[in-house]
Amino acid sequence: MRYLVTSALPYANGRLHVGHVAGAYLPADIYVRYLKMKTEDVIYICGTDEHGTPISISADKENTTPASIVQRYHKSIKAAFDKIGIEFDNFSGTAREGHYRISQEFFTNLYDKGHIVPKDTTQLYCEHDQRFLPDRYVEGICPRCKQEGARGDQCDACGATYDATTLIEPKCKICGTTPVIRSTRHWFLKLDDFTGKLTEWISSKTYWKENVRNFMLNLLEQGLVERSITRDLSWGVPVPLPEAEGKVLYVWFDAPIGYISSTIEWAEKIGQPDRWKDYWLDPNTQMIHFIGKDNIVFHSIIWPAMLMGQDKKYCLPHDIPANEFLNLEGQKVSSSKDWAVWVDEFAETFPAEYLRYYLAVNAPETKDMDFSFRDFQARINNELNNVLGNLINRVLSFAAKNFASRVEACPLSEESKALVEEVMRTAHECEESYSQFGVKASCKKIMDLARSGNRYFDERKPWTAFKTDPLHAQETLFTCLCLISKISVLFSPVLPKTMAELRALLGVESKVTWNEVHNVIDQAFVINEVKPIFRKILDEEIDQELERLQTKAAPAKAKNYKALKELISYDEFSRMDIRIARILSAQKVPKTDKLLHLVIDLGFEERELVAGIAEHYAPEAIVGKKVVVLANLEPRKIRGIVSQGMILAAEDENGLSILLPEKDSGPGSTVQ
RNA sequence: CGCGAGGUGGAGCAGUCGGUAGCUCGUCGGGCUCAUAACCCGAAGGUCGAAGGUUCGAGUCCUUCCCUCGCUACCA
Repeated sequence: MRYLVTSALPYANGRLHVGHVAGAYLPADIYVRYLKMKTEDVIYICGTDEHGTPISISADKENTTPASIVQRYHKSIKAAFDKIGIEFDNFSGTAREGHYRISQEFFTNLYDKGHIVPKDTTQLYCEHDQRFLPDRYVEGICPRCKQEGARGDQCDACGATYDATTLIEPKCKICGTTPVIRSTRHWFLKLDDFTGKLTEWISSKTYWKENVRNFMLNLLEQGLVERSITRDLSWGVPVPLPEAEGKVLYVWFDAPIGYISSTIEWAEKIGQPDRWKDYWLDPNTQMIHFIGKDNIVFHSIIWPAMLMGQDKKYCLPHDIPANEFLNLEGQKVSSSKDWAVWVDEFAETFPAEYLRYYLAVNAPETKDMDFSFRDFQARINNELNNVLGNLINRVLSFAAKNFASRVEACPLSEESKALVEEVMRTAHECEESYSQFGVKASCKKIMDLARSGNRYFDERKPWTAFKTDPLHAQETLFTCLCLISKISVLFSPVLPKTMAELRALLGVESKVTWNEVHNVIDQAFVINEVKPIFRKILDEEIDQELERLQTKAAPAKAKNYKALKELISYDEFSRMDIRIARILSAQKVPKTDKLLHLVIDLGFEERELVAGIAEHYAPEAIVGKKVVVLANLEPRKIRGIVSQGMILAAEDENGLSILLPEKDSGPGSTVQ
């Protein structure tokens, strides 16, 4: 059996954060290291995803070329991987010539088979820049909430999604002029052509993770729609059709092809240019894509469909172990708000393998997990340091002090044999969990083994036995050393560097193969050196990290004052009828998060209205309050309730604050 | 409302094929002194979101409902 392992291509427009690592890279790296220890034929392929609109925008903003943006982040991402020991056989990028060629071949094959068809659509075109504007290149007034600064396809203020051509007063983000609507032609992938094949294929994948399988089956059932796979952009893989000048392939179309082009690049580098075919065209190869859950659709539907539509008989993914997300201190990670732990920064502060351990043991395998600095500290200190680190340290120092660093092999009692058997059992269990991507389970088993070692050591009391029965103590030490050396094998996929250091201390061969766990050790241990391999993380260090996180994120939250609106005349102002009203009753509108259904007393009449304040005010807390209401706003039906007016409230990043009259003005009083 | 994922002792989690409910941390009590104030033993603490059902037996299967999170919608 041969293995081809990939991780989702990181997008070359930002740094790498711990969420990325936990989901797509560390589990893959551990899996690959395990396979390599088993001397399996495996390569680990990745690279940066280097096309698409955000990169073009970054380039324009910095007045540079997309290529230079890509180069910068490619370097930074690769450096971060190096720091935490994510080792690829090849780390390429999609803006390379070989990649263009294959991507175009993919398109052409699908096109020739009739799976790709052209369609005309309308889109905004900037006459000044002479280019069509993708959604992210346009800004304007939201057609629904009339808020300024709405994006081309979506309004951040009200959340509406719409077609960019419906935007009011659209402006080109590059030059600021007003674009015009023009017709443009795009090419669509007819995914539905593959529904039957895909369904059949997924049916055989009973061993897939539930989240992936369910998601995919669901989509297939709902029916697949045609997807546009081209864009009007200059940065990307040109569409290989004479009539498609100025168009490039959509980044999502060419990105997964990067797995192939990176493999080809690898084959060329090792001087065997045809080797890539072993991994892509031979059905004896298992292809495994590690991804985050955001990538499931592309890897389980679109990508297999693309592969199915090729002339070459490509292997389909054997498994797609998608992981869930890692939150940070209870909140979603957000790169733009700087609410993230960056890998390169983190590795400056703490030993990189602490991060590997924490992310492994806290892997978001079945549900979203939380990265918390306090939890990180606790797990490193209590588990790695106290349980494993201390076991190693107490055994090694005892051996150094009382056995002059040399512990001979000796016959084992039943008690010791039991421990050795437990080691063997754990080895088998780890084998099973590693091969099923169960990183968490492996770590737990190994730590349990270390705990057993501590218990064994305690029960046998070598410090006492040594005085009366040195052989008894020797047996204890020898057994513990065996256990530790086996742990150094079992833990190698997760903590390669630290385990190598440990093996150096133990005086055993530094190169590890998995077979070693099954060997019976009959030779003496000669200890090289005694020193702690882990250290505790201090409270101060954690305080510092937390503070840094808060201050980094804070300014991002505080900024963003909304732009001042245009001047209006007094006359326009006076058309608004603002009144004081008393809230008579309030209840939540069912099935909504933010809406309260209110009955208010305006003095001269009672009215119903709906207010979006439920997240900030409990119904019982505002009944009886006197509030400020815009009373002549045209009624609008929301969730079946006719809302006759609007409660005035102030809003900032901390939430909403209802305006209240400072003195006891009666209901119906006018406000100006 | 739609889709997806979850709801297990104070906290964070594991529970594969249905068979007396586990782990780590925390708390309380004890032991040890080889070791990085580390380690070991013991105890308290859960009607496994709720209700029905299948079964000799369900955290584990089925049905309905409730709650939380993500995407989505609502947010005059």
